Amino acid sequence: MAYWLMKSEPDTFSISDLARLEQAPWDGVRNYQARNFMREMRPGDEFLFYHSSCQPPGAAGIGRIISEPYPDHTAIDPDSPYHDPKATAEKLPWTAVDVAFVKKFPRLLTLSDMRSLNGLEGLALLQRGSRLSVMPVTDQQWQVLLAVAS
DNA sequence: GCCAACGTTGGC
DNA sequence: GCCAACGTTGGC
Repeated sequence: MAYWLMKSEPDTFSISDLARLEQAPWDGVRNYQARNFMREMRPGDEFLFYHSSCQPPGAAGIGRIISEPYPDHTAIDPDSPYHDPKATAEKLPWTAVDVAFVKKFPRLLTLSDMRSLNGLEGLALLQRGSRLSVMPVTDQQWQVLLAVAS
């Protein structure tokens, strides 16, 4: 079983939204590196649900991958905010997975908190200039994060 | 295939 | 609102 971190702007989709829905598609990823990580996801994998572009940014809880990766059809929906005019049903380069709610942390594990922890040096989130929205988390990094967040 | 210009991300 | 960093686009 693998671990991941995925970013979402809470104004658009937050950990509380996932808690209410219980499960939801994670779609709209339009970056090839992030997409490639999504294609490695398998049911049972868990991810940190990270709130970005908010004050303060940080990890809000945990979700679980509950499907195999599948084509992200929002890319060919002209009414979707994630519509990709270059994508077609025959050539659909983007990938989605279904996710389920696992838990919301008692308090946000902020980006600032994470920067102060030992053992997270390799985490892409903390790399200077990194904008990756889907990234792997190692077992060791997961243990460090969960020890503080739970 | 290079690279300048542009658009986006996302913390601050 | 600013801006650094990065990815993408498009002219050549």
